[in-house]
Amino acid sequence: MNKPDPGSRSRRLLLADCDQFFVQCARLADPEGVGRCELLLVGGAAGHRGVVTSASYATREFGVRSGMPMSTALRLCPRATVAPVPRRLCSEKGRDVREVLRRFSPVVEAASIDESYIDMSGTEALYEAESLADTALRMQKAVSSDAGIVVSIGGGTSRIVAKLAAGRAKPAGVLIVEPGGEIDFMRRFDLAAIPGIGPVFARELQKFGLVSVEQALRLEPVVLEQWLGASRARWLHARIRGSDSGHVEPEREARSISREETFPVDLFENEDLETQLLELAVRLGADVRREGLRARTLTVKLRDADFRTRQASITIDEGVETDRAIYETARSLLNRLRSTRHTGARLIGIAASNLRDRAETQLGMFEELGAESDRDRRLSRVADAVRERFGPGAVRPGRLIDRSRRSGD
DNA sequence: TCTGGGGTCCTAGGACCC
DNA sequence: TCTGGGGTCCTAGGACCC
Repeated sequence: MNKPDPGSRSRRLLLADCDQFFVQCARLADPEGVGRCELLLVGGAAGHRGVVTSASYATREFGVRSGMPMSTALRLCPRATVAPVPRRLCSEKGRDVREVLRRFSPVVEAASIDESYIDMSGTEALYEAESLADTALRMQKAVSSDAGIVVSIGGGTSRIVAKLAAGRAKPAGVLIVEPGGEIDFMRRFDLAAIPGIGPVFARELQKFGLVSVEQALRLEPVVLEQWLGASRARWLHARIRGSDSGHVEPEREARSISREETFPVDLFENEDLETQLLELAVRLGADVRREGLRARTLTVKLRDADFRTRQASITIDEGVETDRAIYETARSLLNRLRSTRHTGARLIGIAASNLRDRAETQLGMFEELGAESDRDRRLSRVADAVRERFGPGAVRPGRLIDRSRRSGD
């Protein structure tokens, strides 16, 4: 509170949003092949159970949308080519884009792999007479030439306005909403277009006859409050006027790390699920250790054949980082879920949260009482080093499962 | 031939503590 | 015979986003 708030209406925020990001990456990964396909669908792992992660603009003419089952997309657009998500390249390109953006302002927040908020407030002295729109255009060019990625950029005094403006700017455009123009800008949208209003909230609003921002703007705040309750009414009142905290937070720490997998066919046997869980635990463990973290909370997620999703979690005081401790804890959580309901499962997942810096969680003299021993930790790190050198297949987690079976619980 | 994988945030009840 | 009341942490579930 000692820092003077410049006031939300004087904030100048940009949102740089990569156009059909995964499609762009897939084309860069294979310029001669999928790079030449106009009709391109990216995604669709897990046998035939995949969904569209990103659809090229040409396929969208056929009604294809991201998140749609790949099978549906191919029915709509049978001539489309399907390419897998090039994960490595995507994270690389995401980083490249943010690096270019940081040349324009140090306050860059990665909202997702392909979207970054940039706070340009206080950079006026730097860019002197240049308008925000002109800065955004230069930014767009720099990202294109130095990272090889096409972005659209939206701008305004709040995150929500910058975000919606970026959507309107696509493809490959720039749209800045001038201060004071927020409400008029918002009028053109349906409520469902507002970030934070998903299908459930939209349906609820529709029951009150509210579909457009325009309709909501005409309501007395007290009516909104009666319908939605004080806190949601306040939230909506601000959003439909294009207002939010406007806060851009660079370098946010991750709150959780998770790995999950959908099987090509449902699994019924606990043993098969444990095998999958082991593989995920090993991947998760490596990621947790790479970040120098320990997980205090572990969560196992099951999606049953009927798509019902259940989870079980446990919090451990000292936190865990080794494959063995993560796996054994996860396995007992899995057993809990399986004994409650034993049916086919289509997905299993494991998540680490309540993350602590490894250095913060040193236990000292009571260490041997923890869920994992120093020996376990050393083993895990040796395995990490071997995998680093010889590839992920170099250390198979077989012994882990044998030992934990014998220890039985 | 339905529904991925990676996340964030919120809520609500119960345990536990003072 | 009658119920306090905050605060915090944990757990489960769910909405939502890209």
